[in-house]
Amino acid sequence: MSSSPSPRGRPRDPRSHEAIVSAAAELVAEVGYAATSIGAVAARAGVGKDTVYRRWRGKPELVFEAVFTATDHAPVPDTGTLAGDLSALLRGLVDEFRAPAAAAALPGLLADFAADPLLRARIRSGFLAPSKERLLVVFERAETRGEIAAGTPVDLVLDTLAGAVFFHVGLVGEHPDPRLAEQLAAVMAKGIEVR
Amino acid sequence: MSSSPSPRGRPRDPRSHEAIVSAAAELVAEVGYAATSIGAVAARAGVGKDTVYRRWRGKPELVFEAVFTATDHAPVPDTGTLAGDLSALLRGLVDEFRAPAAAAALPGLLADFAADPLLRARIRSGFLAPSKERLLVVFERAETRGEIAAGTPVDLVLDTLAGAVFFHVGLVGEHPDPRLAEQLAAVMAKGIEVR
Amino acid sequence: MSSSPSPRGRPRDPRSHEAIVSAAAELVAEVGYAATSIGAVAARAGVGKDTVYRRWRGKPELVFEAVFTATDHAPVPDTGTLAGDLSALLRGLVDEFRAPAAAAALPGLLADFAADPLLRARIRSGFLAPSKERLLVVFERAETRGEIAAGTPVDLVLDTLAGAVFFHVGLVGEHPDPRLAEQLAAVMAKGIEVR
Amino acid sequence: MSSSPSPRGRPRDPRSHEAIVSAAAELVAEVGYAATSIGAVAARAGVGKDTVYRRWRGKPELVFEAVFTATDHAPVPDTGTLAGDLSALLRGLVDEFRAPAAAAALPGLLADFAADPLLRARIRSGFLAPSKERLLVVFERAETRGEIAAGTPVDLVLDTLAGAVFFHVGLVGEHPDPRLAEQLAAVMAKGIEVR
DNA sequence: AACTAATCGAGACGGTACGTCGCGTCTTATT
DNA sequence: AATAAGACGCGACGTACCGTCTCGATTAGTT
Repeated sequence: MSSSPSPRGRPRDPRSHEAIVSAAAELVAEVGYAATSIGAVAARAGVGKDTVYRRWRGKPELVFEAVFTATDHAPVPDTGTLAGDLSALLRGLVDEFRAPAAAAALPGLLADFAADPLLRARIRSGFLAPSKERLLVVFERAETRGEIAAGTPVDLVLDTLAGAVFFHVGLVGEHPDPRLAEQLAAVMAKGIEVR
Repeated sequence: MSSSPSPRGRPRDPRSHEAIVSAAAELVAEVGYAATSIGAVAARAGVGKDTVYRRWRGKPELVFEAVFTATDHAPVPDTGTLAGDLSALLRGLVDEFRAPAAAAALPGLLADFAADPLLRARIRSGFLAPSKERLLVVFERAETRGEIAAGTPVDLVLDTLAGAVFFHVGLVGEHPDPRLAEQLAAVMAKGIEVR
Repeated sequence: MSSSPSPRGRPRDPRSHEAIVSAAAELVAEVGYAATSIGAVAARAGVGKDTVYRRWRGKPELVFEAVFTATDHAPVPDTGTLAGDLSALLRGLVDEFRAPAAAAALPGLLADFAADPLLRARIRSGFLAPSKERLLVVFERAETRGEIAAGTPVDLVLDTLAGAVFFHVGLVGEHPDPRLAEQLAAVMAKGIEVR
Repeated sequence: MSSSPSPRGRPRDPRSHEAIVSAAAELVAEVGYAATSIGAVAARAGVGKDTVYRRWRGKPELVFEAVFTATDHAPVPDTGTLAGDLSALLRGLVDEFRAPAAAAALPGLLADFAADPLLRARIRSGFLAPSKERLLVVFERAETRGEIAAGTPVDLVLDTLAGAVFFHVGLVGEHPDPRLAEQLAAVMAKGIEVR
């Protein structure tokens, strides 16, 4: 049960980790996901390629960490209505996806994750997990208020909302409609409410 | 009004076109989008690389044509209710995306289209155009029946539905839930109905 | 015994021949032998590639004709001495090789001729034949005058002189020594004279 | 005075160098200079193309090193007469040029060197330098013996001899006359002797 | 203090794919 | 039959990344 078996040899320099992640995020924002190569990231970070491969299995994992580290510390919205909560939740999701590096990375990242059987399983847990947790709380409250029935399919709703946001932010729009979150929340809330 | 002023020189062999498209579709289904190279497609088609590049600007354009040629000849559904029509529409979309080559190609294809400014503009017109036309007819009828208000945002609905299907078929599920189309249609119909 | 068996169909346009040869000579002088392609020659001549291939087997033959057409119409030198005659002969050879297109074409041309078994045999007859005929006359007169012995090896002398000129003009010098012809003639004359 | 300040990174594998040079020499001898491609050399050497391009700028440089590495270790001939020394020198030159790989490479190699301004300057220093040094010694002795005058033009003699040998071995003859060296030496010696 | 061992920057390594170019042949409609 | 245009199968080009490896040099903990 020892978490540190015995760290012999020179320990990894935490500054390298930081420098690589920063370089990756910058490069993705500047030249896009496809044109971001491990070699270029290492060069910009002032680091050897091995130092990258020692920490990440490949570009998808590295870029994912570099771009989606914004662990949501905002409290779960509690506006009193399902529509309001969904709207707030979606606004957060849109903001996260709209960040320069994120928007540039999303499509390529999802493609690489989908192509690799090992990564494929992590799409839900990796990309959507934080949102799902928050959505569960929102659903719980809505259920308590009697707005939705028990057993409302969380994953279906989440995929739908995420898909819509992905289509708008990642694929189509340079400047996604600011009312997107609100409209989408209204439709979805109405769609799943009991009455 | 003459579309062909006078095609000088040897005309392009339509059999090459056909062979290339077939080879591309096969390869994508067999080895995936990323591992499908122009050179390999040309070799399988028994064709020089130039003959491919003469007709398509690159892999994204070629694979798109090879995989999404299924011009929807099915009639626009007319079940009498919005939910029914949407359900039928979605079933078609799911079936189209679930085809081996399409499912294998979708994520990478969308990523490449999104990365190229020239192609980016064609995502909506290319991938979603047929569905949009059909959805418009469905909306028109629903409006006539008084189910939905005039001015219901078609693109929002379309992106939402397509995004949900894409997430399920392209990214997550090996075997997408057969009830996906129906559930999604029910929620969406309820979400946009007037009452 | 008929030289024209029966020229049926459209006769070849002699203007094409002229245009191709000119284009080839220009291109060789401008971009060099290696960078001169049949396609570029045809394009500059305003002619299809087949029209070139119908008249020449390939680039070496075409360029050879385009560059070494200067059929020597000058009379065989007759200065009264072997050294004088050789000097005059060499001056002609140097001038022929020093022409822009010729100097640019020579090394590559010789290489292509040497590489092809069919052309290899024509190096002597093609490049050196005119010079050899003139040299034979010069030798005949020198023999009559008693300067050289009968049976002096013409080919050896010719190869030696041509090789020297080729090395200077084709390979080494931008501006070959103007006294080259004279010096070479003096040494060679002395080397083969009887006393 | 340190020639190697500190060679960082993984050093180049000398076995790769050796394998590439051998493969190049073999290929040139087997299929000729023109048909020898960098890719084929790399493949036969069991090496990536980059490993070749990292060491040589292109085919001419590579083949030159592969074919003309025979650093002349034979002593400068000293037969007591100019004609004898020249004959021995020429025999060496003929033997060097007549080697399978050398004979096959020479014309194309000279053409490529002549076509490239950077390489053009190296023709004399690269191909003829060893011979020139030896010829200088021979001339020095002949001068001491009073056979030739001071200031006899070495380059002219060298170009002439090399040109003659090149014409015979590289361009014309499959089996060059075995007496070529002797005859040529006799003529040239006589041509430059003082009397 | 000497030893062991993992990490570091650098860059070489065997591969694979890229997109372009030239080859010499062919297939059009036109002359 | 020859022509201009240009498509065709082929194969080489030189470059870019891939992920691994091999250097000498650090930088720790263990003897």
